[in-house]
Amino acid sequence: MRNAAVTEDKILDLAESLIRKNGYNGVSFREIASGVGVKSSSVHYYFPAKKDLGVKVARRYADRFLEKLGDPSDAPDKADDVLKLVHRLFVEAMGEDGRMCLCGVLAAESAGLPERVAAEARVFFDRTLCWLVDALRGTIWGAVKSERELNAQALAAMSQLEGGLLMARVYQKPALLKQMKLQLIS
Amino acid sequence: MRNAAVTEDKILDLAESLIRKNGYNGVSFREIASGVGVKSSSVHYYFPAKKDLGVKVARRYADRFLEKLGDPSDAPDKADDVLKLVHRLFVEAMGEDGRMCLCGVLAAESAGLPERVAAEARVFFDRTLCWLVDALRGTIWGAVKSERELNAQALAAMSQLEGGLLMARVYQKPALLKQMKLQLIS
DNA sequence: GTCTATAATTTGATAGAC
DNA sequence: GTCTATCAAATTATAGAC
Repeated sequence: MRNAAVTEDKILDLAESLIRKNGYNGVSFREIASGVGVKSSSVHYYFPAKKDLGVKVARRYADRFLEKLGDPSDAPDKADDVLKLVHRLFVEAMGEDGRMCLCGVLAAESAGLPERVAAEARVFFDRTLCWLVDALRGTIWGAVKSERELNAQALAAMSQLEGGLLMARVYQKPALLKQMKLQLIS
Repeated sequence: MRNAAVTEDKILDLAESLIRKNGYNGVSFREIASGVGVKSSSVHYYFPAKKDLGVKVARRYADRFLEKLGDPSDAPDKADDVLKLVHRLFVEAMGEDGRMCLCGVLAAESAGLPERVAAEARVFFDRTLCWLVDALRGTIWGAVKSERELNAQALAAMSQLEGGLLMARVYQKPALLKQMKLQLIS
């Protein structure tokens, strides 16, 4: 039982890492199995089909990210600090090696993905955008803004962060995202 | 000779479309051949290896995009209008069906791509960022800014646009990018 | 739970006829 | 230039022994 959980977690960890590096279609069960130290049939034992693995990896990623964000009601009072908080989390998620956001990669491939996997990526953005809107609404800046403006700000920030990851990745310079300035929409 | 050119162009067109939809690893020679109405060996006739096709598709995409941008010295005088110009081009490139920027997809997958293909995606960003910096430098806003600030502005705009494409794509709502506001860094 | 073995399909790529 | 034929390798996935 304990070993089972360990193997399953190892699979999820490596799958996430590889998908973030090569994309969903750039990863195979054999590659994952080999890295974990088992055979590919063992991966199928935990995840019957590849899409099952994809769904679980994405959901786990989103859960972890949202947990780190915490409760939106605990977010900073100043909108700038809310943006900084999310910015910092994206930088952390990127790591020193400039890995993409898992759901950013999936979003890029989404038209060619199994429906359930693409849906899971969408859920990540739904949840994160929702958190951002809630957090911004609670700030001094956001208190006087319409829902429409809050949504626009959240979307602009998310876009810039995901795009920043893309740039940092293509240039292999994590600093590009780190130094990027997030700004409130006037 | 004429037919040859036509077939080659058809291959490039469809390859670009499919890569933008499914990613580099989500496209096969057979799929391309089938769509064009030839056999996969004919695709190999024009492009010996897949990476040759990838390189050519990316280079053609970048050339076309830069040509549409025109000469940076012909860009608008106002920085806001420069941003609007690039924004409009990204919206056009996206199309009504919310396709990704080709080089945005390649950037997302880049760590798992043949080196030359990844390099070509980098060149697209190099050229576009360079154009943006040049165009901004020529504006009233940019005339008093440092190179560092011009670079930061160009990078922020590109990030937001690429990220905006990602969001528009995952939600299948091109309007998300269309309505997004690009702003000058204060 | 993990393995061996294998099926069924797909993929990138080549040889050679026309 | 395009085709048929084919290859070697890889891929997702399953059956069944241990």
